[in-house]
Formats: sequence, structure tokens, C-alpha cells
Amino acid sequence: MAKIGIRYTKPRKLVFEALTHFSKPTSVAEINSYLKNRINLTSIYRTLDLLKKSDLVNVILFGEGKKRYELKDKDEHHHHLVCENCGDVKDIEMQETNMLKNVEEQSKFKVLKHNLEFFGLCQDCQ
Amino acid sequence: MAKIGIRYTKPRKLVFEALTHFSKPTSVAEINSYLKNRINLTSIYRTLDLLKKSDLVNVILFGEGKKRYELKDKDEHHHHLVCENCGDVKDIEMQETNMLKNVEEQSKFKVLKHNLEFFGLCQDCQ
DNA sequence: GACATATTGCAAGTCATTTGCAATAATGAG
DNA sequence: CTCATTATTGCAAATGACTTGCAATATGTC
Ligand SMILES: [Mn+2]
Ligand SMILES: [Mn+2]
Ligand SMILES: [Zn+2]
Ligand SMILES: [Zn+2]
Repeated sequence: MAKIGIRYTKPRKLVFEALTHFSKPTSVAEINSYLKNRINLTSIYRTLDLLKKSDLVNVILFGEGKKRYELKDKDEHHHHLVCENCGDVKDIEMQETNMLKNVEEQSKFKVLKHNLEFFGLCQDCQ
Repeated sequence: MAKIGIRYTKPRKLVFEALTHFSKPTSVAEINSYLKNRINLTSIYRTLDLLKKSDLVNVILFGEGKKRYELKDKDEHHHHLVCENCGDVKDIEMQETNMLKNVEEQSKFKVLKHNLEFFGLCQDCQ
């Protein structure tokens, strides 16, 4: 964390630990209850903003009316599949350069980013 | 509106009119200010919920922390491109059956729906 | 036109997130 | 190591999007 020029504090250690623990898109409320009031809710928000600005987390939206955060460690850019029955989340990687090229040609926009999330039923819940 | 078995009331007329007027994904606040307090905010929310249940509008999420609604009139299923500079929104249709099939094979999920929105710069803003 | 009840407006409530500010703690100069 | 500087925290209050309870009102029906 030193490398991004900020202080290595208890809240930052803890939020990082929580995100590592969950290792999937996690809400602020989940992080907070995992940390059992060891740090303030506001600090969780502020730390997540910082991690986002430092490009260490992805912000994921499943349309629940709240944000989810995921550590940007291992993989490359990817998307998710959410089981609407059990809530399980699975990472999914796909080849999307062709799609992006088509979109740019069709729209004349310069595409900078995109959100793509899938919803359905996992193998067990089908 | 009679065909969906509900009363044809002033708020419903007006929300429908507002959505027609904007003809792009529109927020509740936008609808409200367009209608200039001719109906209550709560009624806008309730009418939009009803239109959604009746499958007459799409709910669109651009990750701004609020929902946008779009009349489901003309086209088929489509996605959007949002200009991060001027806010312009363009509809985009694409062939996605292959992508969906790949996702299902790869994940073993049964895919029921998905969110896909693009962000970038429109032709003018590039 | 009158009735039954679907629908509305308003006030209050909820939930996620943000902000102001005084108290506290992480660094690093000495 | 000690202390000062100032980044960071906790707490309380504010905000914004939406939801809910309920009494007042309007719609479709007979
Ligand atoms: Mn992931
Ligand atoms: Mn559209
Ligand atoms: Zn499942
Ligand atoms: Zn533009």
C-alpha cells in the first residue's frame, strides 16, 4: 500500500482483508458485518473509494441499489453470472474485442468501458 | 392502457406522455421536472412500477445510483451507449445469441437476462 | 348519479452513501 | 526515540433515491 503514497492504517488493512476473505463482489454492509464494528462504516466507504481511485478494486453493479467491490488481483477484465435463486456469483471471461469493434463501427462512439453482468440459475438451482 | 386491466388516470397519462417525450432512458427526477408538479413524485414511482410489471417499460441502469425508464415501444431488446462527455444516449442492437450460448456452456448457468451498457465518447465529443 | 374500491397525495420512513469537523494516529525530521 | 505535522478516523448529521401507511379522492360500474 506504501507504493501508492498513502498511510498504512488499520481500516485499510481490515478492508483489504475483508475483500480478500470474500473474494467475490462484496457489499459495504457485508464488509462491515464481517469486520464487526472494528472500524467505522464511513471508513469502509472512504477506503473503498481510495482503493478504487488507486485501481485496486473493481466496482460491480448488480442492480440491487448498492455497489459491490472486488479486489482486482488475479485475473484480467471479466464479468459475472449471478444466480437469482441462491445468489452465487461466478466469474466469466470472454472474448469481446469483436463485439466492441462492432459496437464502435455501428455507433461511431469511442467505447471506453462497459458493464456486463448476467443473471440466471446456477447449475445446482436449475 | 385499458388492455392491462387498470384505470386510466391522470398520473398514468402524464408519465406515459413524459416517457414518450424523452424517448430515451429517463430518470424519475427528469420526469418529475418535465411534469412540473402536475402529479406527485410518489405517483411517478408507482406508475413506473406498474408499467414495469405490465412490461411496458424497460428499467435501465447506468450506474449513477438511480434507475432510468424507457418505453418499450418500437424495437427489440437492445443496449445503450452513453457519452461520458455530453450525456447523449444511443440505442444499439447487436447479435448476441452466440455470446449467450458461450456463456451458458462455459458457466453451466441458465442465463435468463443480462445488463450491458457501454460508455465512451460520441462522435461529436471525441 | 351513487357505490365500491382502485388510486392518489402527503408525511414519514428506510437504505445506501456522503459530508463536516473535531479527535486521533501514522510518518519522518531531528 | 520524541514530537510535530497533517493525513486519517469516528461520529453525528445530511443527502438522495426510493418506499410505505393512510386518509382523501377519482374512476368505472350499475
Ligand atoms: Mn469477479
Ligand atoms: Mn433504448
Ligand atoms: Zn444457484
Ligand atoms: Zn457526447
